Amino acid sequence: MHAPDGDRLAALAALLADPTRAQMCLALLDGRAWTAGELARHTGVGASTASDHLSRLVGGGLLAQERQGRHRYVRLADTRAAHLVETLAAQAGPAPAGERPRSLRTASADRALARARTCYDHLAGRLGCAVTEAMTHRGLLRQDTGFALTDAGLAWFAEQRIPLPRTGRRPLVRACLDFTERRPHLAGAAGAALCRHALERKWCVPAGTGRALKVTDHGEHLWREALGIDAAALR
Amino acid sequence: MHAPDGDRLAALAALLADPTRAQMCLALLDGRAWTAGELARHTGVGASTASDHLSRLVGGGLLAQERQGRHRYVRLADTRAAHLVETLAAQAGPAPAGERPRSLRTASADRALARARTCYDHLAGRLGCAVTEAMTHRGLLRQDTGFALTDAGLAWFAEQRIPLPRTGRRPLVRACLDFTERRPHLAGAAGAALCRHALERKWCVPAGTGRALKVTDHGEHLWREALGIDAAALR
DNA sequence: GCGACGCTTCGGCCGCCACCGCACGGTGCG
DNA sequence: CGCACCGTGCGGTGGCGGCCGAAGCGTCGC
Repeated sequence: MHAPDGDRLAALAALLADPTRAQMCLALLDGRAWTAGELARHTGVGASTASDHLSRLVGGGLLAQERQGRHRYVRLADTRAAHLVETLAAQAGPAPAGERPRSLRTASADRALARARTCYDHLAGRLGCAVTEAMTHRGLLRQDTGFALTDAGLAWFAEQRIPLPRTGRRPLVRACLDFTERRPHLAGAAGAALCRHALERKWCVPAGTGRALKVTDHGEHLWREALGIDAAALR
Repeated sequence: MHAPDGDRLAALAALLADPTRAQMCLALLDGRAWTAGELARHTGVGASTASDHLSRLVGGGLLAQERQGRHRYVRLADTRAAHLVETLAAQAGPAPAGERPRSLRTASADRALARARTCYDHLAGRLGCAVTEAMTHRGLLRQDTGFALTDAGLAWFAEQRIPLPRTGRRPLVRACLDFTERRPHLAGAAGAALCRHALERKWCVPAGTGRALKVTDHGEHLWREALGIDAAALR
């Protein structure tokens, strides 16, 4: 006999306790919607197997799906689900260097990810941490007694013409532990707004098929102007 | 073939994907060290089964153990592990009312837990949320732009003679989503210090064998004096 | 020293589940 | 209309893991 709470916790954890499902959720951390076939090929399992996994993840509330024609698009259900995957992935940590198969391809992909990437809907990697660090250093973000924007920080967002949604249940600011840097970076609604702004204005652009980002030439100038970040030093 | 990160995430999730192990971790959220036998009885499995589960949890880094004589004491490894269990449990949520076996015993135990309890090492339940709410209302805690103590909040801790450790990698303040209230309450080093202070000064005392707390008569006066909290209204 | 007790190790059993191949229905395209 | 394609349902298979009971080991107390 088990306590109901234990059963529910176990059921939730079981969704991520399979390597294939875990890898699917990690792929979906890029914030986009993938088709079932894409995820099947990405994880290297048959279509029927992937379909089964996706049904379980959707049923468990971790994923949301939309059907369009003959495609089944699937994405992380909400920011809470994304936060959950992030938290567990951060705790699990990257595989020790010796364990992972090294090749020129994967090594350079890893370096690109460590440099700059999205984490669901906000900036991560060295770029994300540099942004967080710079905002803290300039008194826009307070980290010594928690993790919150200061009044100067609010003014900075207004100055940059980055709209901050004050509505909704989503917290404005949240700390997200960076996979590779092992330091917190800015998440929450403000982190998402900043990321969207940077992508729209082409301060950085997606690099490759995954979550990696690349700072553009004119973005390099703008990052320095806005926050004093030397993007070249991130390489 | 799976990405190493996916495998590691799955391995971590698998630790909590079993109802018995999940219930063990929930029990350990009270912050105390339990013996293997206590956990075996609590979860209703045989001693050998419990031993096996504990070995896996320790091996996975979620639990830490100390052997004393013929006893094996086990506790959550660190605040990160506790935070992980809390996060998953909050996301899993309480079982719908219809599903759980109702009895007078469990119903009154549930009410006691909802009123006031510890959450690993800080205050939770209606009491924990009331404390957080009161601190926010008094300008000691800022929740509108994140979750951080204000300068007035730091002064309040000093005034109350509650020592705040400024050392260590543990964040001073963290928001922890309350199981029952579905609102954030104060966690982190400051939350733990406040809880320790309240227990030492007998503002509240453990009630029963679990994590439930009870506000004492003289505590009722002190909560009002310190933060304007009407402890009687929590009942 | 001897029994009681707490925990662990070892087999063995059983059920669950991840996976595949195949057949089928539904959609889009020519 | 017919073909290509994406996704789903089903039966079967293999392996992993949760569970127990029994035997063994160390510790504590009398």
